[in-house]
Amino acid sequence: MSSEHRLSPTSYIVLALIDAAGEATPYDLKQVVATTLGNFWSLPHAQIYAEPERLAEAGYLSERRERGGRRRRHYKLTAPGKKALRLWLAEPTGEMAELRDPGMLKLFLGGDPKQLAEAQLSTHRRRLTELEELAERIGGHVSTGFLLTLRAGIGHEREWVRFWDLVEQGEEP
Amino acid sequence: MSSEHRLSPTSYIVLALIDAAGEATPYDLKQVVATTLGNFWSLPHAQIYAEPERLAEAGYLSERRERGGRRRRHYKLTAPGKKALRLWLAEPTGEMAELRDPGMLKLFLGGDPKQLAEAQLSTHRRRLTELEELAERIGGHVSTGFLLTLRAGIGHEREWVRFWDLVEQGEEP
DNA sequence: GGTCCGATGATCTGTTTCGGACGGTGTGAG
DNA sequence: CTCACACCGTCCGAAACAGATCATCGGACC
Repeated sequence: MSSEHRLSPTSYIVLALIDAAGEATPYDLKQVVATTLGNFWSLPHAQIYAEPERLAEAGYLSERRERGGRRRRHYKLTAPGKKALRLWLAEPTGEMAELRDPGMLKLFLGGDPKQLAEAQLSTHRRRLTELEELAERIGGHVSTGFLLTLRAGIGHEREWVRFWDLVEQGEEP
Repeated sequence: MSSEHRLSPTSYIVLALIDAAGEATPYDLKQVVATTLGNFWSLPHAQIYAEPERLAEAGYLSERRERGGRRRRHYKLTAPGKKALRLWLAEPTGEMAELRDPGMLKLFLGGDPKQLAEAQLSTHRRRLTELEELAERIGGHVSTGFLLTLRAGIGHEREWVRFWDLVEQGEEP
């Protein structure tokens, strides 16, 4: 059991969310992801169904399946699952994301800066508003992690707006 | 020829870089990507070899292959290739990237904020310095696109440093 | 009580991407 | 001349991905 399984970020997302819930079905996870994590890390729902299956096979999760009807699968962390999660969380990471922004790509490859700026500004401004409203709405009753990531998201949106604004003005950002 | 081919961002990267070079081998592209685009958009080299092949099949590139030795393939844009590129560049995009940052993920899932901040700060500070030095080094003799994306990258690194700095202080970012 | 409908929940399928191992080719130092 | 190392290219299995499709449920309405 679990001799040499490479766990991906997706694996740890699933482990952590199931751990937080105690027990959960893939659909439960889907809901949580959609309202929280999904704000900065996308996960196609197909994965959310596939990953627990793999993790159960590898011994990190235990599965209980309903007999009739929807035959939902309910998952719980096993001892190895808890341990793997604990270890991963305890080890901070120095890795960082790349920007990988479609607007930047076009800019780099020769797209017209002002036109791009106009389009990008409008989506980034909208997104910024959304996030700010979300932050307002949830107030304090939410995990520190959620709060902080939300603030990080807002910070970056502000930076995007600042950047594209300057590009639109034709100034050096 | 080229009836209904989906062109991906990777396709346009290849088209644009080959267009800029006039003619290029996949290896040439690999070099360019490594020193420029690679700063914000990663591309496994296997793709850099596979994509021109597909594009040539679809009629967007013409291929000239060396007879002996390394049998390098040299690619050039065809008329449809130039057109596809021009159209794509002319149409600004409103899409934007997600953060998808491994540090954020750990933070969200329950990692210790201060420990994470320490690790993240050190990589982001190093990265920021690298980018600033790069900006210094290249001065003005470089395309507008490169300049602007570089500045965007610097802006975001500064934002990361600001964010994690506050997290480390235990303050609200 | 039956049946219709939208919401809920789960699965399947074909393609791409990814990362990294591996394999050839050229070249210059000794 | 040959060996080491840089240069260049291909291959492969495992995930990720998008998105269509299928199956079940709870109630509204007759």
